[in-house]
Amino acid sequence: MKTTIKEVAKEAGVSISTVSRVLNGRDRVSRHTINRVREVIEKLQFQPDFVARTMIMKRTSTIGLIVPQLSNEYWALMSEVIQDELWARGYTTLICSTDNEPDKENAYLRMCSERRMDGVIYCSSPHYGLAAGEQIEALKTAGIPLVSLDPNIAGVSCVIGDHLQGTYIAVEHLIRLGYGRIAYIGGPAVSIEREFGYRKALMMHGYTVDESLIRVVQGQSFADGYEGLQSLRASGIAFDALFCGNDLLAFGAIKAMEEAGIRVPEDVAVVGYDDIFSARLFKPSLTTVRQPIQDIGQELVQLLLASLETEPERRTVRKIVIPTELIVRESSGSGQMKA
Amino acid sequence: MKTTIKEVAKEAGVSISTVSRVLNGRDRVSRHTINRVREVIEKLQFQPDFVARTMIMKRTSTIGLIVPQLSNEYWALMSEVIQDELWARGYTTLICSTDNEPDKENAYLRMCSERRMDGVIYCSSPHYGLAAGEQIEALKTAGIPLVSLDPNIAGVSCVIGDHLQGTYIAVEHLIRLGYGRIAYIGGPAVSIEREFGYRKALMMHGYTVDESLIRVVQGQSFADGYEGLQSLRASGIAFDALFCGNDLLAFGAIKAMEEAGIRVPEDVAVVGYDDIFSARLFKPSLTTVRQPIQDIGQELVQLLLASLETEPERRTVRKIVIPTELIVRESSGSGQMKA
DNA sequence: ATGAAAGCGCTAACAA
DNA sequence: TTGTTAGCGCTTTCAT
Repeated sequence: MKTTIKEVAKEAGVSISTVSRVLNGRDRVSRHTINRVREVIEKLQFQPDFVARTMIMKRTSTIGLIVPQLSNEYWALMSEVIQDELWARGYTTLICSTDNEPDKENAYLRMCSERRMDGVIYCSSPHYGLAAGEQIEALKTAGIPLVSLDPNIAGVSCVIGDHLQGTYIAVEHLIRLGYGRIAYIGGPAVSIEREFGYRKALMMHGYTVDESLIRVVQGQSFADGYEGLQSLRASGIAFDALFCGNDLLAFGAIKAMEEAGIRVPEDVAVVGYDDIFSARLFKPSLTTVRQPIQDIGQELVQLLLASLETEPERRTVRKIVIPTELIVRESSGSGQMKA
Repeated sequence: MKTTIKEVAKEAGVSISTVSRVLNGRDRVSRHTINRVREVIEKLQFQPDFVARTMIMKRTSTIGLIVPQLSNEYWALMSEVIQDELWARGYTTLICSTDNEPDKENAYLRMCSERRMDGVIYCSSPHYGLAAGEQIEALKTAGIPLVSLDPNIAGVSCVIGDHLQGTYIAVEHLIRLGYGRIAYIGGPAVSIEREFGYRKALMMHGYTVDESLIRVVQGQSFADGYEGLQSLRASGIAFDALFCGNDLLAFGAIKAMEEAGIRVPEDVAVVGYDDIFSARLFKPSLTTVRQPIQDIGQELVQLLLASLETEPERRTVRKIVIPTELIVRESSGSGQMKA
């Protein structure tokens, strides 16, 4: 049986309220009593019951974190950063990996309100966000503060990577190197903004966007990249550079080129997005756009905690955009002089 | 303000116990009452307070999971598998990434007992386990069931990959391909058993173990592998194959060889361990030993839940060893005929 | 500075 | 089948 505050009180010869007071340290207790109680606590190995405490205090000191997939390096890192940050500020993080299943996401979101999370950080991708709309509303109704990585949820503060700018600098990098026929392979959802960045870069540099160089594929995986490139090749269109919506897509595309005898970067320069761990190891090492996960995570936490410490009526909705960084490696080549 | 069971009771014109009964569904309630209460619950959007319920039931339906580093692909996957498995069985997983810091590990372990986790799955590496000994004991004293990936905790059931066998088959693979001078680079802790597997394979095949071919490095990282190989080269010793305690070490070693003009696998065949995601992408793609994370995770969960459902006195300590699998790719070459 | 007592929202005997 | 009551382990007025 666990030791309770009652036993401590009896053993120390004081009332439970006194024990509670030394536990919480806000009310004043005589030095002498404090010491005596502390001793007993030590001796009895007493640990206050967090659950009971929670019930009264009406706060769990726990934040729910919803991510699409823990086995995805990006989300794993994000989770770690957020957990560390929250831990440092006295919160426990309940990490929930939805595996991109809307049902699971709903269930987890629901759990967050049942279990009285103090707040929720929602990092699921917009693509799947639709199904969660109801639960998100439920959280809001329950008065649970929420921040998100998805800018498309009304009335919810968010922190986002600047995908448009990220893609812009990536494509601009290719343009500066002298490549003129830059193809694009991207997935759905968030990648939309990356496509815009691609278009913007071309336009700002006086190029016309050739729609036949653009491939919007089904998913975000290696296989999708492979297919995207097949499709590009099948159309017979010529290109000397390629921007991919993420690193995995880039790996897949490079694989397809390799099989077709196209050399990277000699024949086609490639740039990815995300800077996943393998990007450095891959051969050729991948030029890519790095998202400052650390910064994003910290901002999310700050935003949420700020919300927690503000009365509901005075809370404001913020949208914070974090700049990205281009990491130049081998795959984008050393440039190419136009004939 | 959250709706409580009281308001539901009043609105439905029944007592709170009746509401509780329809909520839990074990006592029998008349069809009619059930419907009426359900309606009110629906109408009031009532969600029973998990915390209050927990307090009485003395179970949180939550399992603590301690992993060394979420940003490590291996642990991320393991966490995901375990969380899925537990979720499917009605438990929530509280994932805690200790970042290999003993203090943090202790704090998390402590939290697990404060927060009354129903059980704990301990996946921290033995190397850091020492510091946690006290908290582990505390958990045991508190009667919180515990399972582990580490076979070295007395009185705790564990599930482990068969490192000895894994390394054995890896090295045997190299021997069968005709390599005679097989070097070893491995990290500390768990890798000890891998070293044993290496020795065993050599011995079983009639080779003498040449100690000068063995390098036990500081850590498990890319840099450590790089250094390990430098050290091997510095000693001037000849080798035609190399086994590395994990894939990252292998990548590092290959990098070092590459810089030294040693070709893999033509000059030196390499085998890694873990089959991390990049192993496939790396060039040359890495022959490696795959740990069946899925199986390990599921066994851990089963072991723990079995423990939960058994009265403390009747619990048994089990050690489950999961076989590993060799994934042959390019880095081990196609064999080499001895002169 | 300390104690007594009233709950937090719910479940689980025990009655009726 | 349903209601009444007594807590779960703690914090927090309100007295003293």
